[in-house]
Amino acid sequence: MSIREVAREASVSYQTVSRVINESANVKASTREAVLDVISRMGFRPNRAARALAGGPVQSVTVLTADTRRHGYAAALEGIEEASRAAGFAMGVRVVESGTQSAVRDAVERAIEPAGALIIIAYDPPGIAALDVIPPGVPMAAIVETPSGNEGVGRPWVWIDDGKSARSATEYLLTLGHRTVHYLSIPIWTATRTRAVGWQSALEDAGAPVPELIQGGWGPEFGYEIGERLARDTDVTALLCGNDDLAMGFIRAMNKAGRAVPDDVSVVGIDDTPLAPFYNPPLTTVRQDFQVLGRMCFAKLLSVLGRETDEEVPSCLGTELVIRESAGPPKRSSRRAQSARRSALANGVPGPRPWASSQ
Amino acid sequence: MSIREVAREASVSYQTVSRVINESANVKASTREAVLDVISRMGFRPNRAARALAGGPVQSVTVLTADTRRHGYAAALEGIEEASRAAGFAMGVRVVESGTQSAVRDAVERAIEPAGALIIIAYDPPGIAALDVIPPGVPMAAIVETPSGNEGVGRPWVWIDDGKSARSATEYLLTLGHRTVHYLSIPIWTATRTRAVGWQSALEDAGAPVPELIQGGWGPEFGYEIGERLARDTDVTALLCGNDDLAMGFIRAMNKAGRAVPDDVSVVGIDDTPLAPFYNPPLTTVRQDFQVLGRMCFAKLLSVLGRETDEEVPSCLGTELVIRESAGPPKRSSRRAQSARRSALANGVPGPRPWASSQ
DNA sequence: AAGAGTTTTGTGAGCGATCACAATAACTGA
DNA sequence: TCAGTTATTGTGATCGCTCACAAAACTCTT
Repeated sequence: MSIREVAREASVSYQTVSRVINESANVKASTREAVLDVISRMGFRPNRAARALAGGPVQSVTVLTADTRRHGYAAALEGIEEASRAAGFAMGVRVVESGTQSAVRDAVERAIEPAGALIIIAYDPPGIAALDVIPPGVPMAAIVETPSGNEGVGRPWVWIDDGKSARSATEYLLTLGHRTVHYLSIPIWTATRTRAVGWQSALEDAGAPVPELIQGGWGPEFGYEIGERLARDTDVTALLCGNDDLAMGFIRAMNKAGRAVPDDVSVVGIDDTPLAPFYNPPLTTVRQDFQVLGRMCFAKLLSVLGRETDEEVPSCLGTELVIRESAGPPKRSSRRAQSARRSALANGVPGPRPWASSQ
Repeated sequence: MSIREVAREASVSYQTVSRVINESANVKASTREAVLDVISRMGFRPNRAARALAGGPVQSVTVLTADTRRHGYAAALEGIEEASRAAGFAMGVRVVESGTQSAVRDAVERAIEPAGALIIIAYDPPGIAALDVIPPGVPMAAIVETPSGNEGVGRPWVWIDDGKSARSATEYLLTLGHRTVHYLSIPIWTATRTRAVGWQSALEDAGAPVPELIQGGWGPEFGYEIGERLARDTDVTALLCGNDDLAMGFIRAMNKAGRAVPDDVSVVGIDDTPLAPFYNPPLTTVRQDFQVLGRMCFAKLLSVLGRETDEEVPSCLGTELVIRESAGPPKRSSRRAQSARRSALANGVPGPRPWASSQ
């Protein structure tokens, strides 16, 4: 079914039908009504391919990303999908695995081709590289890490105020009475390592010593690995993790090593993943709503496309500390007491932590 | 840049170029070479919209699904994306939220429109309904629950042998010495409730009593809720959960109620999500590789499309029990001992489980 | 070496929409 | 009332590709 059939049915020219479906101003109200009526009666829907070919409005986006599974990415993707569906857009997904010039260039081209509009998730080298390769004129919006200064203003970018996340988590741990808080970070690629800065400045503001930043990765395995390394280090009584996965991996390693969370070490995550409330112990973390961020990003795209400009789309999304049970006051026990407890455990005393593997 | 420019450059007709890019047989080898050469030199890539409009091969799929975040869905999506990208396809995603006739019909239409080919994830009412609404002639493949009998043969369907998953998990728990194993299921919509059947038949084969099936949901909150309800029920010493989220939620509830896993209750999940090895305790579960399943599904689609028919694409994917620490032998303690321990805990005796919320 | 058959290549039309422009209809005001 | 505007509607060409078919260029035979 085409525009022409609708036109015939409504006794107008096909161009008039085109005008109606494109919301052109110069159509008499009565004609518009009639055409709209026929359209809905016939169940007509404009053909996307033909539209794209003829240079019309595209009504589809493809999301360029390096990942589809990790919390932030997946949640953002979900938000974008919801928003795009609500706006009648089709959504495509294209992942770029490598950040090399050619790979990124190719991915961008292939992403543009079927859609015309682009959303980029720029949390990693491939995404960041893609940002620089978008041909001018291509409608685009991006989810980025907090830009430094006001680099972000006027750009179709959205981000989460994760500097504040790190700061509020750090402050919370300090409030609990910890001397300082260590930081296990997610990978750092941009110059503006917002979370790290938030953590560090919170520490400095409180006059607390600033320990060396520990670089981790995205997944729980990194948290676990670092946890194994830090298990004997009684200096760290409070740890902020760059995300919840890291925190969970770390806690697991602690428990396996016979140290309790939060009794021996307090751990706070960032993100509030769906599983965080159900972890053992439930994770104290900072909620970052990537789903909303995704929706914001799509709204930005829409405004780039010249639609819905009536109200300004915000660029920065706030966060919220969620207090659960993985952080508490530091224990004021001497080293002596601690090591005694540990050796008891090692000797096979029927133990408190049933999941602390015996091997 | 169009097919015609390439044609001019290669001194052939545009149709010949079309033949080359569509791998038509009737092109002289030397001509093909020459055209291919020009194509790569000019960096030409056929326009998808034009192709679709003219009725050519589409080279894109859209995945119709009710969810993008839960483990099975997200992993399958990832697998499909990988495979489709490798084959040069663009991938779209369309979610259907409701299973009503009209919603499903609409979603199917909108999914077909931009792509021409469809993959359906039919793990829920919307997906299952979509399966019945595909217009004939539309290339399609689906990820489904294990079909009953040989309903699946000859159809472009792939599935995971989750009956075996449930069976092997149940057998494992029985081997550990449990009298029977309870089952907390994911939602059941199809007549062939494979996991339930696998569980039940394992029980029957072993001559163990078959407890009533407990219906849950998908997320950890259901596991938690059921866990709260079952915390006092010392009858259940072993629980199989329909997925890992359920298992984790359940374990959390157990721990909160002061019951230890696996000491008081053994829990086994199904899926092996990325977090399962890092849960407290690490989750014993059955690995189901949805990512591979996604790739299989795309391969099925390709064979429906008439490509790569050289080798048969398998329909059923096996699973593998992963033994970690959430299941163990039943404890042979009397009720008396158990309740004593519980009351000690309730009285605030410095306790073994630091995450068992005190409130 | 000419006719028949088989490859290989080329031409015209059309997919369903949009653009640019032309044509008509409906209002103005003097 | 009629030219002069402005609002509305219509026509042709085009986007980049693939169909269906026609034409040319090769094979073979006999």
